[in-house]
Order: sequence, then C-alpha cells, then structure tokens
Amino acid sequence: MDLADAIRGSGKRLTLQRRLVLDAVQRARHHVTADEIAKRVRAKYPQIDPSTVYRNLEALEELGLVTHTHLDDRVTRWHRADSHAHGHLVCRVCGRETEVRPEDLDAMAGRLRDEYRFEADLAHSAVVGICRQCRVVPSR
Amino acid sequence: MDLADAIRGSGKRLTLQRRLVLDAVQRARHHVTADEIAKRVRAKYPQIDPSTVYRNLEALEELGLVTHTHLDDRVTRWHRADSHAHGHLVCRVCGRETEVRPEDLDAMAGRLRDEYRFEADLAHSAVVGICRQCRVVPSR
DNA sequence: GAGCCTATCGCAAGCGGTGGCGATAAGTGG
DNA sequence: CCACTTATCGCCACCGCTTGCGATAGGCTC
Repeated sequence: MDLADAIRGSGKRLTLQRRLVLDAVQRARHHVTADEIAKRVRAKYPQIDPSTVYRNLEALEELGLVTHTHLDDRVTRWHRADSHAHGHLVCRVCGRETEVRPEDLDAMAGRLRDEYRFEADLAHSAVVGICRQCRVVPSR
Repeated sequence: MDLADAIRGSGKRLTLQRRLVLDAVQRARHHVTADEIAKRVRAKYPQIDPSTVYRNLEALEELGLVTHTHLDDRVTRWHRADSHAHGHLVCRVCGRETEVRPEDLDAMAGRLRDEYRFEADLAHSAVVGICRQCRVVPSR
C-alpha cells in the first residue's frame, strides 16, 4: 500500500484515527459534514475526540486526499479529492441545490484567469442566488 | 425620516439597539465583522448583548439595509446595502484579496443565467484560488 | 525490540454565532 | 395618557469548530 508511504513521506504519521477518518470520507456517498464523520468514527471508537477528527480532515486535505466545500452559509462539507470538480448553485429562497457542469466552471474561471491572472477554484464555495422556480413572475 | 416608517411598515420596530447597529454599519468604511460592530456598540452601551447585535444585523438584512459577505472560510463581514456589488478573489496561499469588477461578475452571472436560469449573487462569497504571485513558476 | 524524537491524541477552554426563555418596551387603539 | 399585544431584549446554554497543553504512541536508529 503506497498510501502509507505517501503519508509517511510527507512527515505525517499513519495513526488509527487518521485511517478511520480517511476511510469514513471515502465510504461516504456524497458530501458529508465533519460532524457526521465524527459520529461514524465515534460509533465504533467512542474515545476518539471530535477535535481529532477535525484535525485529521485538515491533515488529509494537506495530503491531497480529501477536500472540503461550502454549500451554504453554515456548514462545511467534506469529500474524497478524486471526485470530479462540479460547482453548486444554492437558492437563498427555497434552498434547492443545482450542480454546475465543470465546463461552465471552466469558462467562468477562464475569465478570472484572463482578467486577473487568478486561478479560481469555483467548486470550493457554492454560488448563492435565486433559482428559476423562485424568480418572481412579473405581475401576471 | 422615512427610514422609521419603512421599518415600522414591515412590522418591525425601531429600537435603540437597532438604530445603533445600523449606524455602526453605515459609519464603517468597509466590510466589518459582527464582532467589531458589537464592540463599537458596546463601547457606549455595554449592557447591549452581542446576540442582540447579531439578531439586528439579520433583521436589517431582511429590511434590505445591510448585507453580508463571506471573504474567507471563517468570517462573515457586513456592510451597507447600497455599496456597489464587487466580488472578491482570495488567495489560499498568501491570503491576498483582489476586487473583481462588477462587469466581470455580470459576465459570469450571465452564463449561469443562460445555462441554468439561476440569478447568481457572485458578490456574496469570495472566490478562493491562487493569485498571480503565488502561482508556481514552471521550473525556471 | 529498546530508546528517542516529535507528530498526534484526548481533554478542556475558547470563539463566532444561534436559539430558547422570561422580562422589557415599541407601537397601536381607545 | 393607559392598557394591551407582541417584537425585541438580556441572559444563558448550546453548536460547529479551533486551539493550547500535557500525555501518548508512531516511526526511525541502533
């Protein structure tokens, strides 16, 4: 398993807690909150502190194994780093989430690259706004 | 003063605390945190609870008088609603902030409107990424 | 496989912010 | 002005998450 070598090669250590957190993120279907991961880990190992889970998510992100995304104003959601980078539109009226195709993100990032020479990660934060259903129909 | 009427007309009340919070946001030069506002208000009226400041920021936002923005992963920043809607690029390496011209935001929002019929508020959350200075120079 | 260095852990306090609750006071109607 | 409804207030507990600290235990060397 070269995962262990990759982790050790970076000066980090492969602890039981770290393996459990990574495993929980990889098993998760979609975006999960740190709290959900903590609950799953603590279901089997109750002595593992939530702060350990948070610190391990951070460490695994530095290793490039997991990533986090901000879907709405509140919660941070985590997922494995190899999932394809799509964006999210969140309606501030009804809360509905819509995925943004990578090609659209690329086009938008292209403008920021051209105008500001900034490499934007548009998948990192959801874009808030008003979805098609919640747009006010003009007086009809 | 029609501000008072506007507030009362919405069923909300014009309390001393609400006036102080609105005043503090309007006096602030740029984006300020709720905590900074709380500190300024409490400097003169120490009995005003921080939670009152948070609730009033929310109420004033519902009234359309103030708005909030997310500049980095952590802090929420508040400002008067009439300031022009520019965006923010935040470098995840050096933390530097760059403003995005409204015309660029409009162009990007236009794509989301065309493709998803979604009215995006791209000024609400900063875009994270890597700025021009922090981009790795390719082996030179 | 014993010893050493130090990354990591569990614990507890702290921070920004939210929500419940009984007390207070803004606005309304008489 | 006084009574009355209820938005708002101060207080406090809590939530998601971070941080400082002494204890623990990976991983390297011999």
